[in-house]
Amino acid sequence: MPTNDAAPLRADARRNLTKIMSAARDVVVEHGLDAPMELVARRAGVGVGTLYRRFPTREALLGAVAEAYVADLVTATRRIIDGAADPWSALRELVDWCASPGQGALAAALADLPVAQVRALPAFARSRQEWLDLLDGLVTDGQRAGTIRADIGTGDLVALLTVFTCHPDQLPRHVADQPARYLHLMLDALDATAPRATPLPGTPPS
Amino acid sequence: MPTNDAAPLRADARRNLTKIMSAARDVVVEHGLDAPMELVARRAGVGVGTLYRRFPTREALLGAVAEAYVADLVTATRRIIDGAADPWSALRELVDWCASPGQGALAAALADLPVAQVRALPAFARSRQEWLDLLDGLVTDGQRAGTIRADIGTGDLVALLTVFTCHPDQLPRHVADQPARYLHLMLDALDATAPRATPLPGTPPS
DNA sequence: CTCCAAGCGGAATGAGGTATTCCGGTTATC
DNA sequence: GATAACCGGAATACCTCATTCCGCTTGGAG
Repeated sequence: MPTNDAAPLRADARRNLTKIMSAARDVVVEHGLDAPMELVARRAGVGVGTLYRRFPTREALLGAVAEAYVADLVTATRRIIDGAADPWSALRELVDWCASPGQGALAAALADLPVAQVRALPAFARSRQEWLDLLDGLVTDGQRAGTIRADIGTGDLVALLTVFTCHPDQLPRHVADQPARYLHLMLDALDATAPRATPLPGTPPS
Repeated sequence: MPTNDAAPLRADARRNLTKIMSAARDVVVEHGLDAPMELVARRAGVGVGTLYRRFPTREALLGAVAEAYVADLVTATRRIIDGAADPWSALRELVDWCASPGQGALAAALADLPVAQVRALPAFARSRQEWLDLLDGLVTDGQRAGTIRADIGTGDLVALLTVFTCHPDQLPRHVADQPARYLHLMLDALDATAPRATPLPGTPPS
């Protein structure tokens, strides 16, 4: 977000700033972090010049979007966890939220993909860690309660959310069309109450 | 594959052609269909000029790679299915094969992603259909035998294989590092003998 | 109502990246 | 030993963006 040291923005400028942030968010969720600036501009219904009057560079815009996005993610996740009866329902609700249209676990991608410039932003890093901690609590609680299988970790959850919800236009059509279907398949796989013929190979990350 | 109407290739040229095809395959599996030609050349240890003496355009090379790849995939899949005691072991072995290094279910990607030029190649289309038919038989048999859950389809299988094994460098690190881990998680989700609290949302594609 | 700084759209610029071509030097094969 | 095939890789031609620039608009203070 641009610093607001100086004079307040004119009404139309403030309006455009909102449109830009929201367009940028959508575009990034859909096309990934290297979507062209012009796509954002068109989506926001403004000229590229307008983008650059508010954000000096592409990275600045991405950074602002990322910060706002993770902050939202933390809020939503906390609300879900607090409102749920138990860890398993919380997990299910979280998954549904991530699968809802326009949501996309972008933060998950940001958490894993190499975008040094963004990850280095203090506000982003703080929120991101907060989110990971929330998930960590959720997974641990579920495992203690015996509803989430013991041999997976938070990193697995993040990886799965990322894989099924990020950048729909680079995913197989089926997955992009019904992320919820695949996320629920994943839920079935995480269910501790199912019998397992063989142990999971590899090690839980994070 | 270049037509061999004309004179046979010189020995060194034939050698290079092999290196090119294999390099191209690896590069495409790793970096996706839009990997630069020069990457292929370097990997093959030849100059770009050599690529172009054999393949008139990038598409021609990709087409040749795709045809060869799906053909291999069909062979491997058929071998696995024929050799396995039952559909479920076949599925497990197939998954392990796809997870093995350098394998990557490229064909799955090709099956789903829009690469018209390649999909239109008759030999490719034929092999691809053959592969889908094999999988279809596998899934159906498994479902009849009660080992593969009934509410998923071949398209789901293809989508999952694609998602976890294609283009490692665009995947979350954890997934790229241990595709087998995530594919086995998927196997657990496909297991018909596990109890399911809620039905899977959406519809099985294909 | 007037004025003008703050805004705006979008064409123009420039850098970076990659498919394809070209050519002087090699090397199988006869 | 001759020569048609081959090679490597520099040079060329495009194309895709990020970013800049500038003439036109407009919110809103006076």
